[in-house]
Amino acid sequence: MPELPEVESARRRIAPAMARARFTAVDLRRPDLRAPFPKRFVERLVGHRVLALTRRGKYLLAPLSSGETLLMHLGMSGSLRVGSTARPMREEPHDHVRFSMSSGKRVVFNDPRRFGLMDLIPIGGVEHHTTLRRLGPEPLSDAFDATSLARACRGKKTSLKAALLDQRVVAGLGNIYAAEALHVARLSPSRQASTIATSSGAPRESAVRLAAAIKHVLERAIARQSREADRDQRFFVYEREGEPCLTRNCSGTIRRRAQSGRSTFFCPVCQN
DNA sequence: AGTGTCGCCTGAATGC
DNA sequence: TGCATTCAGGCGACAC
Repeated sequence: MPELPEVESARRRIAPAMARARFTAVDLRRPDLRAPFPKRFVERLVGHRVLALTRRGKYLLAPLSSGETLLMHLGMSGSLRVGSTARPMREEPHDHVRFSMSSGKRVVFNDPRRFGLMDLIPIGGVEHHTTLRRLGPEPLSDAFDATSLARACRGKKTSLKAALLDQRVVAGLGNIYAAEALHVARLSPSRQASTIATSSGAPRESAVRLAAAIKHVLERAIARQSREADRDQRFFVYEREGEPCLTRNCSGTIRRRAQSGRSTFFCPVCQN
């Protein structure tokens, strides 16, 4: 379930292998993931150089020397691993794409459930890309704060949980970190999203707490991702149904509730 | 337009 | 043991 922290971690791991390197070979193992690979995918990559590896929300972007941009999304079960071109890399089930780079590294995209996505955005098309264009602010940038969050939630009849999952509100949160951030902010996932803003769209104190909690939870997760031993991290609420709430001086028990066909975890005592 | 639901897909866990 | 069912969830399609 790669969300922003896992995607950022993947970016940092594969950047040394891909950035400034040329594609020397691309081994495409199947015609599609969630969507078909773009036309002439291999030909449009081989021989071209990756200028940089960046991230927008849960998307990885690799602007190329050809002027096109390689877009990658890990979906829900996707992962990238790095090896050397000097020796054969062990094949795993569900390896769908293998990039050989002039850096001497191989980058392999593996995705059992195939909810992932790869696309090539034509020259000058990044700003117009239908999905990227709709993404809200980067949560760890200065563009995201209580003010922008409150404005995005103003008048929203839907729940706070659903609002945080809406990538137009803020880019990069998924089911886990949305629940974690709401817990840290002590806000109920069922609370109506509009209640964190005044009628004019100004942030209430709850919006200040929530924006700070989102940044805190994501930064902490990214830091933990880089530590191998912490990779199997435990969460405050996610998958902790029936266990005691970790908020100081709170005697609550973590509950699970289905919300828009998805399970959300929260403490009914300290989250209001 | 905003909001909620469904289906894509596979593997792990569970039920009988 | 083995087969069927359920669940996980990002995101686009679709219905209302």
